[in-house]
Amino acid sequence: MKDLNPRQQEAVRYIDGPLLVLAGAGSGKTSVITRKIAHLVQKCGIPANRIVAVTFTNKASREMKERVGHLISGAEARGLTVSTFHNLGLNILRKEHKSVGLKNGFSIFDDQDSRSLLTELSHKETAVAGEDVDYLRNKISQWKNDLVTPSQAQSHAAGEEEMRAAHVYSAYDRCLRAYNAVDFDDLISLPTLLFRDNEEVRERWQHKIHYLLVDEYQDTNTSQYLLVRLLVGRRARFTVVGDDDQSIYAWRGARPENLVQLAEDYPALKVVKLEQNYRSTQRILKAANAVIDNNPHVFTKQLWSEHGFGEQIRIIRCLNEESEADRVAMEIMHQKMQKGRDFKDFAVLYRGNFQSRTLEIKLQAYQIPYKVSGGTSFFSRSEIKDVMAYLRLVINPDDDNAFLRIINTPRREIGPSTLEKLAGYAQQRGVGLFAACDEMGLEQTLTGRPLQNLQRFSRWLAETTERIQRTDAIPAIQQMLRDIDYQAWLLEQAPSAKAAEKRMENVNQLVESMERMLGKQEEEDIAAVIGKLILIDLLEQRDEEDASDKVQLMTLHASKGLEWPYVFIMGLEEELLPHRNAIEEDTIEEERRLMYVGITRAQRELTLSLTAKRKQYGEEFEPAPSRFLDELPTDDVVWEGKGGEQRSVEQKKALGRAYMANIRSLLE
DNA sequence: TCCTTTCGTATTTTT
DNA sequence: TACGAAAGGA
Repeated sequence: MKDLNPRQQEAVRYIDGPLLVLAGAGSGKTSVITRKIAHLVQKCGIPANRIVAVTFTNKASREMKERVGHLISGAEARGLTVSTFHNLGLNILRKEHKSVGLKNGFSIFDDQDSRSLLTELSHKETAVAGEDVDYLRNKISQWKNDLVTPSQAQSHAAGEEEMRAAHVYSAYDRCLRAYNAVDFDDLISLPTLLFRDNEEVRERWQHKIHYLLVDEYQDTNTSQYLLVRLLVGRRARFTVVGDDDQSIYAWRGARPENLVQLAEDYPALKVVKLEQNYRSTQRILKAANAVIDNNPHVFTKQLWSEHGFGEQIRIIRCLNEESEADRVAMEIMHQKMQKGRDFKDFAVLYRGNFQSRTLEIKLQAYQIPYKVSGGTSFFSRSEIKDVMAYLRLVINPDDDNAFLRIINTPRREIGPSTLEKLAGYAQQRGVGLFAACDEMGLEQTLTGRPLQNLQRFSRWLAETTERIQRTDAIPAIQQMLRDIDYQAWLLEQAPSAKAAEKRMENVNQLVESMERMLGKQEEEDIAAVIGKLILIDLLEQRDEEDASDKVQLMTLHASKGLEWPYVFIMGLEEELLPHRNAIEEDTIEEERRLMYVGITRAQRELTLSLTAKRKQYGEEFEPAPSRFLDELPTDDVVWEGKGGEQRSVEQKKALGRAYMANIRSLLE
């Protein structure tokens, strides 16, 4: 406790009622949560298996587990739940699946699966061809987050577009249930609805959980908010930690006003503010405070720091996006050489992923090692999706989505017309596609080669399923991969032999991960392992192991929760930051919070850059400087470059020297 | 069935 | 500019 400040101690000690911790950026909120867990176990005598801590990301939950592990012994921590909202929802559904009409082994549709199902449905259900799938996906997600049922959506739909979406929503949900599947949103909304409507189940869970902690509370959506309320019940023993100024996911359904709502729903709510920042210089905090002051506030916060005042914030004007990237790359190289800074102490943040491209080219030119976060995740790789689809079908024979993905992967000479006939028959019989292959009646619809191919496949899959479930799962899965000769398929599909090898490696890694998870006692069941796998991104873990000396590149969104000594933010221009759509839709406040998040990532130095000209969609235009630059305190910023300035001779020489020095150091 | 052409569109994305 | 989807042709 000694190393906590008085406010933090108060937040840890207060356990008599509901508590809201308003934790400013860098104020040690994770410490408070982890200490509190230790305090609850060691000082308050609450058994660890009665404590639940909820986060939004796998990464945050891993970090929390690790830090709790340093504070209390393994024995004390036994049964402690630290998980993401979605994982918690999955665990609830797995135990209560019967009450929500799901069968054991239900599948989880990820975003891609949902989209492909919606694409199909929008063609079938609506007269308008090519209904905007993005729109549908968002709309349906919104409805689910707000706990709006398909029929409610239909009766409240405003306008024709929404009516159509409501129609697709209804068909989409019916499909999911027929496939014995849920989507990501269902992992939260189904348990919430279950608790809301089923007293027995609700009370059982309320009884189980003695204390609940929620991280990043400003990111909760309506359904998550209600889930928390239903889990804590009337005893209301919980701590939520959040910062309304760091709410940057409203566009995904997050409701930062849940922070305010909490005070209304729990009149006894105690509020503790953490305003001391342990991360940044005073100057950086002053700038951050100044920017965020332009937003209206329900809770006011003033971050302060005991660190020195620090360097001025630099704003660099560049000619165009290429010179901007070049300048940032050179700056990093220069500082590395001149001041002996490590590459890993730098981060470059930007609004949109596309901005990384120009920068990457320059970083490569200077041979600066870097790591781009974001991009395609492990589970969106086609080879992983394929193998997962096989496994999903093994666990859940009703998963038609998985069936369709793999029926011709690798090729089995089963084309669209055959599948259409099969689907028609399956629908008429009210069974899944896989089950339909086996029925005698199918011979009325299909004959000859197509029928034989289907039956051969279904027989093989039935045997494989049997092997995986009855015998040792891992060897059976490996056998399955050999049966379909997946390696050969990859060689045929991948652009090069090397790429194919890489993909096979990914597949092997997937199998290894399953083996490891099966080894842990908690998840003996292969079905449980496969379900859980979808929620975890294996790449993330791989990244963390690779803690080498690299400059970090990522979007402002992805930077939340992280920190670096030296931070660059690129593209401080109107229409980019704030983004054009945000200006149009008048969500400037969220953009400002994004800027605030970016500024508060920096520990020591902050450099902002903008361009005079930017090429976008092949056309050049002249962006205006971001309004957020005007909101910075003038005394604390220093402007460099006049907007149209070419690189000076001096800079070019310095650059050449730095480049040579780097080559030399690489050769050593 | 597969490959090419053409057209339209273009944030952020914890799970 | 650059990518994916849809349409058209071999």
